[in-house]
Amino acid sequence: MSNEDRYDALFKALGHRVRRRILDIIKDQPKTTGALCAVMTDIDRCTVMQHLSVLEKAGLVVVERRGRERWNHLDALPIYDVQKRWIGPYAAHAISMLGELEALAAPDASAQAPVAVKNA
Amino acid sequence: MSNEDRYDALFKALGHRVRRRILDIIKDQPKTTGALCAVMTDIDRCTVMQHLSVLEKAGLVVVERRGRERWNHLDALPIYDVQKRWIGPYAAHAISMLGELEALAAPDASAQAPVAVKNA
DNA sequence: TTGACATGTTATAATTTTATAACATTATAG
DNA sequence: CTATAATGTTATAAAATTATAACATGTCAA
Repeated sequence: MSNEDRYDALFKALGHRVRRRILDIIKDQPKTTGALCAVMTDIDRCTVMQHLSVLEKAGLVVVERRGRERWNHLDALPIYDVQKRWIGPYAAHAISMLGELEALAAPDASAQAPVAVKNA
Repeated sequence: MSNEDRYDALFKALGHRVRRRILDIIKDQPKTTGALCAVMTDIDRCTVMQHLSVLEKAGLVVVERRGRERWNHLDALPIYDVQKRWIGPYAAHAISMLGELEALAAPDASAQAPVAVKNA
């Protein structure tokens, strides 16, 4: 699987609020599928399972099978990775653009601290 | 528009390799739609425009109209914002999990520097 | 003014995603 | 062993996305 494939899967997985909600729920401790559905009463169990499989394909959820239970664990490493390799550079680009705007707005204030970064 | 709406739009926009490619192309200097299509010969002009509108809705592309030309600028600020508020915390979570694994692997090495954070 | 260039709009087909329903499988408690 | 709890599978419908085609509009240059 190429990096592009991985980014497609990851961003697509993050691109639905129900899936982000699932990640939030299992962030601090894993949950069985049943426990997850018990919390998300507004969403059908099958739908939850489909979302879980999308998250699993993106590598964000790791499944541990215990008897008849399925424990869904968060694995945030793909998020860390995409931050490092993709998001981070773009965020840095945004900051440097802000810096250029600053420079344009106050061309002779070179001693001043970069306001945009300060607000980060 | 809520934050969830914004994240939906942003992650969805990033979830297609053609759109990420467009962002890469206009990252360092804006391009007209025509110039963009001239570079992406493998993709139909209409398709490129549809992708541009998805990027525009996500706030990643800002359009400057000059005569009959449409100049597409990158605005990476939404990426910076989502990194700060969403991606960053999850990436940090990943790192802290790595830290816990480290601790498990070497329980008595408490004086050692946290390797995972060092590599961040 | 007019022809051609750059872009925009509308329509449509194919594909993918999302949500549910109905039924199937597996494992545990009693 | 067997009823039931937990999960899985298959099927299907509705909605959204992606890719193209055909046609429309606006603008510049001669």
